[in-house]
Amino acid sequence: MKISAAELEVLSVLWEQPGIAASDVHDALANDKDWTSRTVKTLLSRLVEKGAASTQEDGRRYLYFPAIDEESYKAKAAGQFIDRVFSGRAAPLVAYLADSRGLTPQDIEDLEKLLGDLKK
Amino acid sequence: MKISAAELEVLSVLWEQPGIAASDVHDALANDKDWTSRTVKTLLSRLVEKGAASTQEDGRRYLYFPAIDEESYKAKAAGQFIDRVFSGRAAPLVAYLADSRGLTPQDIEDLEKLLGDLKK
DNA sequence: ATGCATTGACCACAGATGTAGTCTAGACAT
DNA sequence: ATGTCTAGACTACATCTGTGGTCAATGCAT
Repeated sequence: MKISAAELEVLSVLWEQPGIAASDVHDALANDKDWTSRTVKTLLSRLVEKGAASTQEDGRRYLYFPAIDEESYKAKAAGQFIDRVFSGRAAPLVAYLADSRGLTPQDIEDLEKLLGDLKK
Repeated sequence: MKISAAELEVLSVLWEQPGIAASDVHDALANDKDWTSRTVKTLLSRLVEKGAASTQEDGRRYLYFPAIDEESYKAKAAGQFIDRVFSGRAAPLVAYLADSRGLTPQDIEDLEKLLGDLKK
């Protein structure tokens, strides 16, 4: 169930707009990615192969749906990343972020709220 | 400067014990990784090729040193990960972590302290 | 009705990655 | 001094990834 960076871009489009056609995925990515429609279709196929997306026939074409849940995917990815790079400790990660890119005041506020909730 | 997961394991050993021989790296990883010494040597070579490690001759063998800084590597990796998976927002990442693996009380305390410092 | 544009199926291909094997020269034990 | 063990150099190879091409079928515009 390993999803590559390029595949994740495509999957993210499906999370935002479940049930769209390949060409619409291509359009949705046109701003960020200079991919041809074939490249997008290959990535969609690979997502389907991997079980991360599913299709539904719609006449001559397919509509694509995400087949894995966004929340749980991201939670797992975050856990794996932290294990891989930060030996499983979350706090150092946030410290690095603060250092390297500066958390926005919004981030800080969000985090404080989150921590407040967690303590209960 | 892309470092793969396997290479990072090896590089981490160099961060902990700079200046050790290939066989010592192999030993250091023996608990976690079922790699042969040749595999470890390949990974070390690739790190050297990539400029992430350097060598120093020591008689018939080499001693290996990290050539990139741990702090800055991790900070950059964290930034890239957040961009890739969380559209650049750090707070949601922490929220996912809290959800999926439960931050330890220690984590929460660390984070609160960190946020306190950041606000100044 | 007929040629064109679009779609999915299948194919390509180089570079990265995980995981090693072989070969050779020197260090060491006996 | 001779066979053995070790270290590095070079080689291998299947898979994954990024990126895209070819082709045949089919729906749509005229």
